[in-house]
Amino acid sequence: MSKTVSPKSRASGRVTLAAVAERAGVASMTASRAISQPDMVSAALRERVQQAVEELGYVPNRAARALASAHSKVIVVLVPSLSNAVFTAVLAGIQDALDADDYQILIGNTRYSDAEEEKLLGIYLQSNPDGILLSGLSHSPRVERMLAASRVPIVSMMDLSDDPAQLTVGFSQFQAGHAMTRYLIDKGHKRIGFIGAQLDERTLKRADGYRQAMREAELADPKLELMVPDPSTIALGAELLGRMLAQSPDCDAIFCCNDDLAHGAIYQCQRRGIAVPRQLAICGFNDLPASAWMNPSVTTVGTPRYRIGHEAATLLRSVIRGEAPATPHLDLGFTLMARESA
Amino acid sequence: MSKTVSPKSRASGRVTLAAVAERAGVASMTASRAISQPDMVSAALRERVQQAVEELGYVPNRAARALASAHSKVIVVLVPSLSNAVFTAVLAGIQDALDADDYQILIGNTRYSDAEEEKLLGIYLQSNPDGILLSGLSHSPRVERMLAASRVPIVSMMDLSDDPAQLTVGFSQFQAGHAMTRYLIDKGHKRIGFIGAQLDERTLKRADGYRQAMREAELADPKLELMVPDPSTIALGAELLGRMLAQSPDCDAIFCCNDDLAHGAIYQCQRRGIAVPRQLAICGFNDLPASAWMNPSVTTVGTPRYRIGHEAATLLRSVIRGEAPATPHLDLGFTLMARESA
DNA sequence: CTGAAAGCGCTTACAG
DNA sequence: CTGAAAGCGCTTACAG
Repeated sequence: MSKTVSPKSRASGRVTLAAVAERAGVASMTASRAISQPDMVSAALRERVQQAVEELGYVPNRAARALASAHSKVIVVLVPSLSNAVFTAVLAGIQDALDADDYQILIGNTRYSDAEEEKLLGIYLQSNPDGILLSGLSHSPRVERMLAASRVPIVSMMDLSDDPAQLTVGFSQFQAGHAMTRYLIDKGHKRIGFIGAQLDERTLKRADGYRQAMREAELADPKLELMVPDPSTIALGAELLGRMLAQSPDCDAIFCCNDDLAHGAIYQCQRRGIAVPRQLAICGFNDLPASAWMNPSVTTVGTPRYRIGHEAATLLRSVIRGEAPATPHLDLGFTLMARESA
Repeated sequence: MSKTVSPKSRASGRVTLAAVAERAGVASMTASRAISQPDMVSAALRERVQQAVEELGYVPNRAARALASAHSKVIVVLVPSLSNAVFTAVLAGIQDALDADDYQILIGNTRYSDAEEEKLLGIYLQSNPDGILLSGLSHSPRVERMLAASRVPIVSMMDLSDDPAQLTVGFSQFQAGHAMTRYLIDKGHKRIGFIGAQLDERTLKRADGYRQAMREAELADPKLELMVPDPSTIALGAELLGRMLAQSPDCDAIFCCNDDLAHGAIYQCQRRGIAVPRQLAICGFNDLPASAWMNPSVTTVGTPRYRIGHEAATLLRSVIRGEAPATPHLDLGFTLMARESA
């Protein structure tokens, strides 16, 4: 019953750069250069090293590289949701922008929770990221402290700041909320309700835009607002439509803070026999694919989410390289999509 | 014009474990233990180290830990799409299952592309992951080679294999396709079309199930199949409805390989004045949220995507710990959701 | 263009 | 329960 003596070596058993170098008959630092800075090495050596890499099936150890070089080649992206098509489009833009470089993108889903954001950031900061892409402008004090202490370059997405010390890429959520409300007012609606869910930063700013436009038109009435913290879903939109009509039966238009709620509200109108837009106008926000296809098609605000991700990642990459940004705040705008539902 | 002499030290400037140890008056290996194996250290020391960590704002360097310990605490997840709600639900399940441990989840979006899968895997393997979660059973030979060479534990999601050497969590895509077709046949339909897009592994298996059911009922006809490699979207569903009706005008039911296509087909029917299901029955696959709310509500196949992610991650974690799996192939089943559209 | 040595910041046996 | 030393697999100045 003798115990197997475990080997003293802590080697992982994987092919190392040293093995590649030995096979190619060069020093390992030369092999390193042949791989990461091929131009600084003679063609013959480059060839030999490349061949050794293939023959041995060498896979570089990223942890070792990060430790030795102080460049992790990691970019952290924090989004509040992965089930929301808005943020998956943002991610697609980021991936496309970073595709060429061999960055490793660490995607964190904060689920609209400060606590989750703190936790994820704590874990991801251990990877010593070269840059961070954040959603939104407001974060918990702890997150702010962690970010400041890390000294990692940051670009914030979705909204625009007026703080010149920040970098932001997005559009004005406030202006967009204001513009949609103004559109409904111009159509002659007087009793325009606002339905908001999740109550994240962006929803609240759209609501602010709505309120301001209503005040300007002297149409403001707290009874026309319905705000709940639950996650936005089609089912919730259907439910909130009922609650809004119960709360303000004379409501003649409803501005839903996003398309999911608008879709649910419209489906519910169909079930109740309420004609949209004749009896009740309904509009949404974000222009999800279904909005153009539903019957009635949905009036909404088109948002440049793919471009936000793409431009934010491009900006972050240039900052990491030490370049000065052309502008700290890149406004990508929004588009009012007037369709059948309002 | 004298150049600044750069310091010889390559230290990152970040707070190190050594600094924490010094502050606490212990050796750094003791500090290490106090942090990662608190039980193996006296309460007094644990306290002192903890305090030093807080005072200094110590953030462990994950690269150093990975290099020294051979445990990266990284789990790689490869999904073919992030815009498909099916896979975001899978991811949610994975995240929930791995929440307690401090795993870092590396999410790779292969975009249904073998080349992209190879590229991502190549990059992610450099991080020496402790485990890999894959979507689907079929991969390119290169990917298979890379996976085999890496010797990293793997669990495959979405479908079931019959290879006892693999670990899979999902349900039979073939059976589900067969069951939905059988449902339509039992409803009395004779000319049942199949619309498939993307043509990924799962779509092809659903199509196989459809074909077999049609053959069994002696209803098979190649003219009833319409398969295109484009990504599934609502817009494509609308277009394919037209092409299917042009190709087989006597079609009395259409099985769409997923809900996006079904939604588009239904919206298009509404625009053309085709009554669903009276003139044409339409059904989908996956039971996306809108399917229960649309008018008509959509008959579809409910799939346990969240659970697939959750169970697959749980299984992978247990394998990483060296435990033997209860079963190599976990069948989570599917549910036929009979609604109004078919 | 190429290489010997040191070091990045941790953890692992091992000893006491 | 605690510690001195070695080592994980790379890259970085520096020298030639």
